[in-house]
Amino acid sequence: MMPVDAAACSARKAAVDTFKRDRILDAAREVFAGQGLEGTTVRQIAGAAGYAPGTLYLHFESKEEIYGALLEASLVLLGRAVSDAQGDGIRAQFMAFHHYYARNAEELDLGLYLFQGTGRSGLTPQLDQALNDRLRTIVENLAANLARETGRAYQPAHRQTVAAVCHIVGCLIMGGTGRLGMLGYSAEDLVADRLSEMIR
Amino acid sequence: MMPVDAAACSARKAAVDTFKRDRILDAAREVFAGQGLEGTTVRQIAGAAGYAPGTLYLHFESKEEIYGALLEASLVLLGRAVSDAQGDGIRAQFMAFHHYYARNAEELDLGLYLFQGTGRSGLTPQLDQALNDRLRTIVENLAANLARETGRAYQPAHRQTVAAVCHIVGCLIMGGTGRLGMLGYSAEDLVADRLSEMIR
Amino acid sequence: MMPVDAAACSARKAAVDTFKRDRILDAAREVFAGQGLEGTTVRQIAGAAGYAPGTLYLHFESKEEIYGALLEASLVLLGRAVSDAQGDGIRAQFMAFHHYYARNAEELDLGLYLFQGTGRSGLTPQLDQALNDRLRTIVENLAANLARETGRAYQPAHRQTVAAVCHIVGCLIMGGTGRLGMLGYSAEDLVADRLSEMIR
Amino acid sequence: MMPVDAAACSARKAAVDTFKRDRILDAAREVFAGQGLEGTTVRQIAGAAGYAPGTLYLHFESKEEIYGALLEASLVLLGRAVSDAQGDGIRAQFMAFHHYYARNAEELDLGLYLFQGTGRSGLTPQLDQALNDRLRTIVENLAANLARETGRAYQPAHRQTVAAVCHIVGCLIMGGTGRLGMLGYSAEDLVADRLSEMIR
DNA sequence: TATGAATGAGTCTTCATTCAT
DNA sequence: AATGAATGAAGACTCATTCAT
Repeated sequence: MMPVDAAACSARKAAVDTFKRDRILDAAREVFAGQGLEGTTVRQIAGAAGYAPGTLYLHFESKEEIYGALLEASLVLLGRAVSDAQGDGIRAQFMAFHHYYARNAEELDLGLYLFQGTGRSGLTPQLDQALNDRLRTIVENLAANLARETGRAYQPAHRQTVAAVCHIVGCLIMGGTGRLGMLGYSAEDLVADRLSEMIR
Repeated sequence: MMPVDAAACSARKAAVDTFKRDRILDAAREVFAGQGLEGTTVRQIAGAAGYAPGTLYLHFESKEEIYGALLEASLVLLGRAVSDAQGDGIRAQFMAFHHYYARNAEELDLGLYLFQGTGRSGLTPQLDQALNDRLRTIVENLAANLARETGRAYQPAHRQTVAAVCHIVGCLIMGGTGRLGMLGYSAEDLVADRLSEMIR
Repeated sequence: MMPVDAAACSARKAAVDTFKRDRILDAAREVFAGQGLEGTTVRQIAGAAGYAPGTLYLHFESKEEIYGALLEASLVLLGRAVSDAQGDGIRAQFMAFHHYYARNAEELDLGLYLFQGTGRSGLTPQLDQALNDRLRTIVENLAANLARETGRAYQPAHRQTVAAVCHIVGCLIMGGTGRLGMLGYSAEDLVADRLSEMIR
Repeated sequence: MMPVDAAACSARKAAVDTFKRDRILDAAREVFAGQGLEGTTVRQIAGAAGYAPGTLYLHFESKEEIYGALLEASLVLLGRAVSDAQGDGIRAQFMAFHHYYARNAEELDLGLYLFQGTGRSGLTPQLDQALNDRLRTIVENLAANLARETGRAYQPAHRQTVAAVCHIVGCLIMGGTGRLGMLGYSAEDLVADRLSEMIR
């Protein structure tokens, strides 16, 4: 018998676990994109992941936890999308923020759903914390870049960044529900307006 | 025998009906505020209204129709709140818009829910039309006032108005879900910033 | 004050009552013809009769009683239809029987529904008796005519009559459910065949 | 590790599934016999099958599908009953048809219910087709035998067969609802009469 | 680890019937 | 005699979750 390195073994085990979790999350994202948030069942996610329904509960405690993990993954991708646009200037970064959600509308829904109304949801405090951190980081990077690029102080740049994020979110929501189209505008245009004003 | 005025009688009947409808809507609003939109059941609404479940269907065709009526009432009140602020200038009107939803967060949820995702919902086309009209009217009034007060052309004023509305909605959502607080701002402040910039 | 004849008065009252009952039954028949037996609601019947739902219960104890009364009226009309064909010979009478139900399919449904399966239904024994008597009378008249016209003894004529009635009912049902059409026949033809054989 | 035969495994699985489906159908049949077709609830069927209500929907898409499956099984058994009587001549076959339904009255109800009135019902077109085919086959076999045994041409034999089937159905219904007994006959006797006439 | 059959509470909705007016 | 608003039990069906294998 070979000597067994317990640490390496459990690390491998954890890696496999992560891999499977991610496979499930991929499946969930895919199903969401097709079915919308409501109307997606655990069975469908399991099916898309190549698992039986019960198996999901070996990896997640509940459907809500899947949602939470998905939202976290979503924020990671959002952060990456924004970072990747870095070379093209702050304006491009904000537009990347916008485009990320414009292309993945259901991930915005996910956020709204989980932080729903007065805040009740299956979100654990830890997850909530993690989510906040991710968002905070994204915002801080944007703010730092905005400050650097425009020569402003960090403080006001940060405030402007947050305002811009709110603006983008508002435009996306008003656009996604058709209210913007009905008024004759597109989310994209109104976001562009705003950024021009902000960056000058 | 007293002379019977059929017209007066049926008018009275209609009034009573409206009264009851409103009582149900009040109950629904109340339950929403407590339970969130999802997770509110017909039974709960009926109970809160002092009715048996079946009775609701004497006044509304479906749960979705209740939601629709609620949203419509909400838009009426919103419009009124904005109009009532008229004397105090355009800035006050925009702030009234913001405060209305800041005070009635679940009504914003309602709008988001009903116009959800890709737009599927029990909303009849007529109701959808009516809702759009209400919103359009509110926006147009704001735009006209903004144009008048700042001496701008109507067209750009309209565009700015819509952008401001999006901004407010975005701030409300980011604020309502706690993301804004965590970043150290309040929706109110960011909205105020924006209005200052827009009106100069 | 005029002298009041109590008997005449109550007779008049009874007549009015009968009149109203019949109005309701007419309405019910009409609704059935349009909606089928299932899917007809008390509310619809009341509406068609120009009454409020509650009013029906002043005239009938239950929906089932309405059905029962309707079935009885149906048998009266059936009997009349058969009698009215009397001049044209026994064959015409049997065809009248067939045509009556061919034209009023829902009245056959009614009979099947009320005597459903193992016989559970809201039928009171009295009504059941009355219904039986009506049917018996119709059969006896047919039998007597058949005997007279063909010179057979009453006994075998009676038996043949009942068999013919069964045949007609069978053809109507197989026809009404589309099974006959699918096999390439019509109820009318098969009934005609049978009558030709029976009467020669 | 034992070698696993995937085909055998899935075959076994299918067999188990069929077994369970049949268990449910048995339960449904049993409940029907007791409660009548209307007034039988999914909950009752599930209970009789030893299942929770939701479990039925693992095997059937809807209540109507259960009815459809039941009717199909019924037609299979009917066909078998008729075939098994083959050795004893065409008369015995027709009597077998009659006896099958005489013994399983609720299965006739089932057919009548599913093809009810104007034909609306949850029956899928495929199932409707399958049902028609079964019935058609039974009739054709009877017709062929009748033709062979009596030396008649197939065409008129087929017509007579269909007429006889109608007759049997009519007798069963008039008998099953007690109308025949009240007139002093039994379905069996009248069917026998008819067959004697037809076969000579 | 994975399964997937089974659960059963819970959903919206219908409708015959009642009863205060 | 008539109303019609209100009832509430019952219906079919869904789906997140569990647990024996």
